[in-house]
Amino acid sequence: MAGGLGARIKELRKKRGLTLDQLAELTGSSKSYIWELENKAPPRPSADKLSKIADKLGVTIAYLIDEGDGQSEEEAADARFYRNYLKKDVETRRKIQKMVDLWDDEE
Amino acid sequence: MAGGLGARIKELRKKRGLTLDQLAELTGSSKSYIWELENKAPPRPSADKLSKIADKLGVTIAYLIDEGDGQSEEEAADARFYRNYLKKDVETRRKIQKMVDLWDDEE
DNA sequence: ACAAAAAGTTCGCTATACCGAACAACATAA
DNA sequence: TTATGTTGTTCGGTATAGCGAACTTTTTGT
Repeated sequence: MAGGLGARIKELRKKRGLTLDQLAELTGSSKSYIWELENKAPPRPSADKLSKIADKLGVTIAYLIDEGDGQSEEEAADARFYRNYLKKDVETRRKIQKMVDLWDDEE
Repeated sequence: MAGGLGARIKELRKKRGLTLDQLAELTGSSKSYIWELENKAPPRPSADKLSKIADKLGVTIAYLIDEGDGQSEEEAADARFYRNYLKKDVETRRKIQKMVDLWDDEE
């Protein structure tokens, strides 16, 4: 059911506290198109657009397209983490990156 | 660049010993369109089509379109970071999550 | 060799993805 | 009140996704 796609995008966008304009800006789309994706009868967005949208919302394309039943609790936690991470400014993200990269050396 | 998507589809299709007609049939596409995807300059296939194609070829959409060419340096760094993060085991991820969640970057 | 079938290629057309810009609805404030 | 935003909605236009069918090239059989 493709209606689910719009509902999911809208739900995730609001959860993240983003406006249509903001998500549009983040994903290189127009806000009118984001609105259409959320509210109009199921279109067939390009993989390109949907990829960027899924990316910024911290979920996979598959989650948006399919019934969303593919995501486990763990994956949801990771997605939430990433969403949170993306909210931080560039310098903070760089610091986090370095920190996590250093984690590697110990294993 | 975007030729990568076509190249990957073609490579995988041949590896599976499928003809254009067969892959088209399997994915509900026309063989002319599959051919265009493989050989023409960068189109923007719908997530719907690409999902079916990826499915039948046994790979993810991300694998087919992932090549970081449309991304900024910054976005690529974030994506790389997240991929890296996902490779770690659950316990490590949980620790990182806590640390980043507690990171206070308000000013 | 010479068909006939299968694979790949090209082309014209229709439907729609996607945009920009105007518009409406709501708030906040002076 | 009037102004100044901030969000969401609608609409007309343009570019192109994706198809069917004709066409060309390669493969297969006899």
